[in-house]
Amino acid sequence: MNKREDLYEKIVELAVRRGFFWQSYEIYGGVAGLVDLGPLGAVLKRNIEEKWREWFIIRHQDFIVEIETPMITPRAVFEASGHLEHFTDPIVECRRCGRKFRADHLVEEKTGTTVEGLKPYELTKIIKENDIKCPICNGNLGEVREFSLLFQTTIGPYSENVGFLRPEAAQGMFTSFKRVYEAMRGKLPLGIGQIGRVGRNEISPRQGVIRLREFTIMEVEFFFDPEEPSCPLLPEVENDEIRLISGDMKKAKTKEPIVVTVREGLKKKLIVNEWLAYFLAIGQKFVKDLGIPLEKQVFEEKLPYERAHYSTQTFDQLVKVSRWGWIEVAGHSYRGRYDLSRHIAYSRKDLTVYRQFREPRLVRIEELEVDAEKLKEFYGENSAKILRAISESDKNILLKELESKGYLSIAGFRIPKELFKVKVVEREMKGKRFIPHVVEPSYGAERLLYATLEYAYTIKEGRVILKLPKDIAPISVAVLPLVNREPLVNLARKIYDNLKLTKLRAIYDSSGSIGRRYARSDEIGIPLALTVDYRSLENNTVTLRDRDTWRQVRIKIEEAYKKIPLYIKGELTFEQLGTPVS
RNA sequence: GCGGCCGUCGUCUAGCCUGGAUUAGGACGCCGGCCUUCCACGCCGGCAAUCCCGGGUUCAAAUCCCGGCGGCCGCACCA
Repeated sequence: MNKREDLYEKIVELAVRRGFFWQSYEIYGGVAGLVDLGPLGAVLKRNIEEKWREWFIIRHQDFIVEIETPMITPRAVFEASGHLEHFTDPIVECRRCGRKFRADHLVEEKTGTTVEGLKPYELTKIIKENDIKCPICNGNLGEVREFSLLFQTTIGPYSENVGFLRPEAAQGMFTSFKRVYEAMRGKLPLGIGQIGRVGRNEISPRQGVIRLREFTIMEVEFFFDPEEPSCPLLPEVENDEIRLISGDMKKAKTKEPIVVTVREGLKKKLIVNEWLAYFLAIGQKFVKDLGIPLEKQVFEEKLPYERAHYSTQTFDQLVKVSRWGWIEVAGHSYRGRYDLSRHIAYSRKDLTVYRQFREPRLVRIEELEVDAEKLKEFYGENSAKILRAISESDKNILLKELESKGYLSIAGFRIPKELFKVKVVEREMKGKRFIPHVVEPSYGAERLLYATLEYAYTIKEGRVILKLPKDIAPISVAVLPLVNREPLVNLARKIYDNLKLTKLRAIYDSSGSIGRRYARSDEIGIPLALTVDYRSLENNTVTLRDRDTWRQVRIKIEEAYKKIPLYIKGELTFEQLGTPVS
């Protein structure tokens, strides 16, 4: 056990003892991958969320908005999103030694054929036919089972209606995209953000708060016109330096990141999209505001086989922590048109958006035309019904279906493609419909919470000081009578009551010596200690003590109510609070 | 899930190997009181552990055995 590992243990110990977080349901033995946030942890997390809002929502509020959608999600959504298919692994267990293997990997290895998309019973059959044994102990293998990382439940009293807990918040933003788009009066680009809980039924979560079965995601789905992919805000960040490990560098086993400006990263085609690059820059500022320096952050591109099924480029935003090295606190994905186009195909709803051209353009388009005469011939009196159904449907979707299947199932009939004609015509178009592309920055709140604590954790003269950023610290000020005695106590209580009215989070502490109370307050990261002493009674002043330097200034009580909130927001320096105490 | 190590007051730990004299001890913490004019002061008193849960062996189990749950490490897994 080296020093670095100790740091994790010390933080967990502090977290449990002082009320940041601990294992859930521990009186029943606990459950791996579930944690409770205590009184301090809950506020700390809220402050981190609020900081995220500042960076991602509030500064872009004219085109990025926040919504809330449910955790419980019907099956159809995850069929469309691909999660049911891709979030599942076929697992087979050895009957002798109990070891578990990926059934598809095993079969592919032994037979040399690809078995992608095969059902569990098909894989079981192949294993039996080829007499595939346990690669470790050569024992017989059992039935292939699906292991899904999705938590499953039923919606309502009928067990047929299967629902899942979302493993990411994104799908709620895609399925309600059209509503938000309309509410935002049909403008692109449009960002839809959400902070919400998600569930992933991890096989073996360890690493405490780092890998959870239920956690909070903070993400933005940012929709834009792929023909207008440039980011007008780029100049604000284009000279920011980011530390980056590209896919090519990873293939070449380079572990040291290169430092490039955002502009260079785009120019060298390391980053495929300007918005993606923009959010990398915003993201590192956000994480820096939590007290994690830039040199402890890095963006690592995921290789194709490491990427999620929906992504064409993904950067993990990594932060260095003591015990596990670089951990992922965010994924920045270019999801392209994948999600919306899947939802269009599966729901048959039009989720495209319309953009008017400045000048009308001549565009060659394919048009679907029905042979009404033949339709009448084949379907008789049903043809009217069919025609109506066709005219009510989106022609482009029908055209796609016709092309892929060779027929159209509509109004309860199966219409062969011979009854349709596809005409290519030139048309003057005033605009076009298209599927927006999506860039997604997605943060894990609990991991950020842990990393924030770790970077705040310092030891001074043998005492723990949590140097949390002032606006992130769960409690802003501690009010302390120098000694636990009247009339100091009375005045201190009055000041405490008044501070609460300023909506600051404050505590009052009179137990033990003043030194002990300073130490207690440092340990949970309270940036300021306000001490009422005997001079306070004479001239209505108090001392303020800085957590990090232990320096003190003296300030008029009335001014303290105004200046302390400003100091917490970072608008005043400590020295500006009052006159130094020698 | 597999293998290794581990699980005692809120926290850190002594005791476990070599079952019984410990009412399961200590330190820190916390609470109350005294003291105290600025960095975990001191004193007094108190709170706090059916020794993770369940079963077994035994006259007797924190201690030995089995199972479960949980933690850490390694393997696998991590869209």
